[in-house]
Amino acid sequence: MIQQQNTETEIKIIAAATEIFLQKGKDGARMQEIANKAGINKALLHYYFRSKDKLFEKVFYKEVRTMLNTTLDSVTETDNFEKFLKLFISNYIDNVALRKNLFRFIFWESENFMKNVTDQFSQVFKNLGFQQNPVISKVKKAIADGQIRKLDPNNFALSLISMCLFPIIAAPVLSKVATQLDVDNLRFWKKRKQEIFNLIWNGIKP
Amino acid sequence: MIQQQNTETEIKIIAAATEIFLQKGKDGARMQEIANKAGINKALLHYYFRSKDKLFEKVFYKEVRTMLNTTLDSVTETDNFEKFLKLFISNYIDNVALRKNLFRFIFWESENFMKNVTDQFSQVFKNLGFQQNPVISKVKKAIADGQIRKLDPNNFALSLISMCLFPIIAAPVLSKVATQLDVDNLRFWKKRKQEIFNLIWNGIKP
DNA sequence: GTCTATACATCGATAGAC
DNA sequence: GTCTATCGATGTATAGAC
Repeated sequence: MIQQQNTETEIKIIAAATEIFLQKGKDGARMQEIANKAGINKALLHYYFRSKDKLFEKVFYKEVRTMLNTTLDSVTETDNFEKFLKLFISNYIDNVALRKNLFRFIFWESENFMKNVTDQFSQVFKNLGFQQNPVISKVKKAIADGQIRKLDPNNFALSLISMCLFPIIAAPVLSKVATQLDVDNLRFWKKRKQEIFNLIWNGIKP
Repeated sequence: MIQQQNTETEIKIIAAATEIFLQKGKDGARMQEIANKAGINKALLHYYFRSKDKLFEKVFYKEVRTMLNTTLDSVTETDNFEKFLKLFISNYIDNVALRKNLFRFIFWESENFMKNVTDQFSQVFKNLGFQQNPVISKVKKAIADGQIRKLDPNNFALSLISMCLFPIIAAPVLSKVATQLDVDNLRFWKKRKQEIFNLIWNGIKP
């Protein structure tokens, strides 16, 4: 497939559409608002992208790719699993925090949207090499090396990502429901990283 | 405040509105569709609830209360922390799974919606007694009893909830991105419960 | 309280000039 | 490619009969 040259206007539109869609969702987004933010008018939007659906699809696919790459970007090359784990927790939390709207958006829209595009999606995911999730590979190797005890690598990776990702998505709720956490404070996240590592590494046995 | 008697029609409307809002969000929901599902017409909808905003507000508040109570409902009374933990993980996953749309909905709508109602919200949360979150109380007691090692109760509770809740919200994505997990299969969740407990209890040290 | 009919606003999309 | 102007559809909300 030949990668088409993107015009400057096209880039501005995508950037504006991404921002609006991630904040308000597909239904809440307004073509007028996207046009305004891109510094153009509605007619030009439809000239470049036939419809709102098509524009959304472009943005959604691009952002899914970004979401998956966020995991890859957080992996540091090292054979010391303890070191890898500490760095991954820190990097992943930082990377996700920079894109909190993206993750909220994906988990919200995914169900309604995917129903019609299941097939293409599986393709996209496989093409990105998520099947060989690097976190899971690291875990398998660490078990083989005897660096950690035997456990299910898939569930471990899921737990690890859950503990890092969920608090960021839930932050708006947590700041109201669990004020003692002080999730708006940077110090919370510094401590959070340590606590995640400690729990994973040591468990809670006395 | 006097609790008003809810008419049968009012109950039908709230039930219909809840279902539609949770599935499609505030912007995606259509008053016509809510009316249809409630077996009435649009005019009557506005007769009972002045506007879509007011109807949404009613539903949102009610569902937030349900969300918080889900945590309370999952707590079993026992002084054995190991037993408590096993039961909580199982109950909480089951309870959240029954309301997966609710949790997706809350984390999505919370940010945009809460901006205008911050004050009232804090009130609601406090009134529900979430400040004395029973999970955190249990953890504190278990530490005092020497049943578990010393750790930060708030972060522990957050990690516990993250590991149970996040996979359920993320299931639509995971079923595409991590097919090996087989999240649509009941056996996955049975194993998931065990793996969460094992990780928390034992850590990963060899 | 419940309905039909309709007003009024807004949004996505297009026509047509430049 | 970019604009103004506008169409047609749809959505929220209301008027008014029963």
